Amino acid sequence: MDPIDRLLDEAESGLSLIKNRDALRFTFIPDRIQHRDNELTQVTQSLLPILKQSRPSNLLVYGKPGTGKTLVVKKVISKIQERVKSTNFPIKLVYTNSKVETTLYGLLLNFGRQLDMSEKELPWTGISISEVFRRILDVINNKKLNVILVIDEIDFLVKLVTKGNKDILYHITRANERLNNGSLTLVGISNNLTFKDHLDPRVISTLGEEEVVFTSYTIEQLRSIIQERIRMAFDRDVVYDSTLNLCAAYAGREHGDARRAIDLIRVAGEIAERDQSTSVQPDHIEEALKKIEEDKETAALKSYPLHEKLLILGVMRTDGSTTGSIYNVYKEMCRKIQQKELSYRRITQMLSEIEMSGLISSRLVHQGVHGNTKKFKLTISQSIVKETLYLDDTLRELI
DNA sequence: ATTCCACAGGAAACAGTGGTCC
DNA sequence: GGACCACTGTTTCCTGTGGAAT
Repeated sequence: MDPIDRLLDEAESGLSLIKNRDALRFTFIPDRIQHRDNELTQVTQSLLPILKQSRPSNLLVYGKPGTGKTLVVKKVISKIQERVKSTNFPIKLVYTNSKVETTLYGLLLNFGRQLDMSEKELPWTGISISEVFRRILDVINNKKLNVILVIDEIDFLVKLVTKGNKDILYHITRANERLNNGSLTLVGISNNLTFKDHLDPRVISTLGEEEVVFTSYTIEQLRSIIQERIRMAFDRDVVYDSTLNLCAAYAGREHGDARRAIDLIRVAGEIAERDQSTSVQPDHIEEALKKIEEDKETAALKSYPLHEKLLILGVMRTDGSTTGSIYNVYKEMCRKIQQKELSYRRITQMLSEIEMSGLISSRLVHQGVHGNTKKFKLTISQSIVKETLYLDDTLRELI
């Protein structure tokens, strides 16, 4: 029998522990968002003026990852939209994420597209950023739209903005002064409480008119959140209490991250299904934890371009060595596979970038007369690096 | 106290790509 | 068709670092 058919048959006839997969996604918005009553109230209050057809203040939302910031903001806005649906007062929610849109231009383009602007009105390159923004404002003005622009991970946008175009955030926050009809309200969401330090004081004064801080979940709160998701997703008594407790404990250790907790129980459930187990047990959580880590590592490794991969190999070969010796090994590998080597400066920059992803770690070492250097170490297992990079044809002969 | 090493990392400039606008 | 624009990836240039050696 065809192995694919066999797997499909098994999946069809086999035990299906998870009855509702959607409930095991963090982005699934439940009817009631648990333990966020305070934050829901505060966000609603700051957006309330829009119901009275006046412009609300710009809003900043802070909180660690997995504290439900985006869920709460989206929930409140969708409720407001529901309320005004019957009136002749269109509210448009535009959601963008600065981590996904890696350039300012891309972010504005995404904004425009969500306002139904065509490629003709907003080409994907060729016009200046201020022109793009002017065209967007024109649309808001002409259609008399009340736009709530949600920028998730706004700290990344601030980084983009500080590179050049310093004024664009200022223009966004002051857009209403240029609008005769409609309005533009900015809701910024950030994981980083200190990002405002890098902003122009004029921007801070308008952007931070209202602020809501999301506290991290306690282990007890995480436990009840997971419990509710389990109730929605599984049959009764399928998930052990001890499994639930372990899951909450692991996620609590990661600064109260509910996203991680829900991921963990989902993957554990999938592993249990594959094992043909009739219940989800603590062992499955342990296994899920390992699998999530490994998946993250191989995905990161695969996503790197050639020279980054070469550097990771270099770090692996010279484990615990300095930038200088990693560069030498890297150059040698470039020669072997007939690639042009990059400059030393670029390599130090790349090593720092890779370090940010957590695949390697470094330590600054002061060696006196032998100067200062960084020593790099691989933080993941060598076998994962070898197995993953072996899939890359260009690198195979180096492994 | 001063010098020196071997880098780290910021700033600016440049090359190249792929586009618009007039 | 040429001026202009955004963006990425890179190079070049430069200043800063901190403990050992002198």
